[in-house]
Amino acid sequence: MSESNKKFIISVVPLARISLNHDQFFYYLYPKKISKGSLVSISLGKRKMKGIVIDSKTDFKRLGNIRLKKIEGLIAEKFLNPKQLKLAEFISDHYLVSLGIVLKSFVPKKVKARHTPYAIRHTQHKKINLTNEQKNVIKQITKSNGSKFKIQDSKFYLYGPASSGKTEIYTDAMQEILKRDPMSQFLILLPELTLVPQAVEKYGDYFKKSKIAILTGKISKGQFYQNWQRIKSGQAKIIIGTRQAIFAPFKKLKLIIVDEEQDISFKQWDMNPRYDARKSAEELAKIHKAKILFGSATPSVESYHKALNKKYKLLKLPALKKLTAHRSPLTACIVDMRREKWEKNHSPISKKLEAEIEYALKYKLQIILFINRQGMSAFSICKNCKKVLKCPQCGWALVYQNGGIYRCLHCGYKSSLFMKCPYCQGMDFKNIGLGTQKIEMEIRQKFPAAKIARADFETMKKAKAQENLYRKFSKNKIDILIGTQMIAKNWDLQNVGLVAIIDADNLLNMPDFRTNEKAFQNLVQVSGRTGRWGSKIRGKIIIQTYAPENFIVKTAAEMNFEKFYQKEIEERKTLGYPPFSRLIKIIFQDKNEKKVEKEIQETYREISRKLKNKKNIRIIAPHSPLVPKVRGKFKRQIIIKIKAKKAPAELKNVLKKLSAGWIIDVDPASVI
DNA sequence: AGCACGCCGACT
DNA sequence: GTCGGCGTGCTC
Repeated sequence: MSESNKKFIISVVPLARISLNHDQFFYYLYPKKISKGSLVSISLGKRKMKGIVIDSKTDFKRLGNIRLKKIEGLIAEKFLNPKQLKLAEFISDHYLVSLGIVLKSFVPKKVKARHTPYAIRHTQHKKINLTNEQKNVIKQITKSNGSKFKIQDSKFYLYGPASSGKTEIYTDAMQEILKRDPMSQFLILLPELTLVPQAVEKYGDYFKKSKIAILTGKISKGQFYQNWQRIKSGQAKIIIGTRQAIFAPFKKLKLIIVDEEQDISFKQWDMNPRYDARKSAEELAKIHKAKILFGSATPSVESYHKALNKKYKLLKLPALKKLTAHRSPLTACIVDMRREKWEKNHSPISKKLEAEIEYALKYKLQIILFINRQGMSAFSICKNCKKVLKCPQCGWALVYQNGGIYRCLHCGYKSSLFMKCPYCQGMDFKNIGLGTQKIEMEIRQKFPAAKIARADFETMKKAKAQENLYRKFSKNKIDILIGTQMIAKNWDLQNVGLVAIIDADNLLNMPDFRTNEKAFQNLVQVSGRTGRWGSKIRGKIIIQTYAPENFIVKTAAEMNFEKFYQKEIEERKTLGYPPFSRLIKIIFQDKNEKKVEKEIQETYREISRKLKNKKNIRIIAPHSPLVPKVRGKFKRQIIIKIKAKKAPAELKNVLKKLSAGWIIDVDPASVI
């Protein structure tokens, strides 16, 4: 071969779904070497697409006589950096997603060179007055890593109640690290889009706006790419974003902050790659030798367990004295709704709550009524003894289904048509499920003069609806706000005098291992909408429930996370759920119900056979998920419980052979 | 994503 | 036998 027609063989990962059973690299020809991480255009079969270059070679034997195609174009050299490729490999391997789909998440939707100069606004740098506790925490976080990796210098969990000054710690730690190395970059991960504008505003008080870059799905594609480039060039130092921000091309990442760590939104569950941004961020920190700091007032059970077991350095922060010195600690008042019914009040609004609303309205204080209405998440209670119907096999709440039977959505248990209450033999049941509209009607009737607004999925569909509502509410243009979880999040409100949870029970009876945790977090979070930092108002909190003796309700009312945690961790241990196991959920779906059943049973037999001598793996038999039919497709699922740090290779190999149509969800957010 | 291929049922 | 409808799997 003469020098002039010497060709390079370029290994490329096409940005498409390739079966995990197949080699993820495809080989193309090009006259020159192309550096690793470059973005190229290729054709695969009949399709034109992009790909990421992994390697260039001059000789290649393995492929035999396959005719190699040419690379169609070199779009951008060194588009992704080697650290990004490492992270992609980790995600592909851990979450069992084809590498091409993972890399697709690393590539901005619109790759076009366009550069509008960023308007540089200098902001005055606010001075922070820190308490000794805060100073101590910052010292620990910013202490420079030794040459050897040590957990206590690298991974931190900052646990402190709302208004304990976590933001000040984040800010000061970043400033301290920047002072030492002005090229340092920081990633601030938030669970939800709606929290980003507030965060940008807050951090904008301390850092030049030109150094902040937002990375979320909401900003325009052009803006996203521009911010992406500013991160790649090192110009942007503070990167604030939702989970996808972990894919950014960091140049010199020094610290990752994962705020509101407990939030399950960090796990992408609805499409590939089904990754957890918290776990991936930990890997990202490892790759960059950066520090990582998780923060929350109500940590996830799994992370708190890790912190207590020295996998993270636990940093506890007391509530700021300013708030607590002249006030007793914030607790909620539990209202027993059984008694309410006994006293012939059939409204979903208790007498106590009605009186408190009246009081708040009189003193011009705002009111938030929280109602959790998760679609079909209804449960049933015995009309005689008022106990919740539970599955005799696994204890989750039974759900009423068409045809008059009660079903356990966890194990598939079905009641007979003539179901009897296990406690009192009663045969009359009430199916519970309240909606925001119903509450709105009630409230309008009871308080016709009040300005009332409703915030739920329906009313918040429009783009700016949530922002508008927030503005209206903070300007006191709304007296009573009725809403779902979406109003539970970090809204910083000064004039809220009353917060009420209309039906705590709805939170408590989802058939999932994380239900208790989520219920606790939700109750505490909603309660936190009153008594905010700097607010002069000592707000009241009311929790309405049919189960006032319930442990979750009681600990949440006391805002006692540690007490809640102690009991919950025992339960997880008994049932062998995370953190005492890893879970993998596999789902098969198809329009043909018979086919679904056949496929799931065959796969179940197959994986049971292949893994039968693995003592640390338990396979939960095929069953229907909470929503068994979606858009005409039937669904059945299998849960795999692994009692090991990592999924064994045998299991991975079995899962890699699953055909298209299967969904693999590693470390799922729920098992329902 | 789109196309080839192969399996199976219906009809010549 | 042969046509075609649909489902599965391959793509350097």
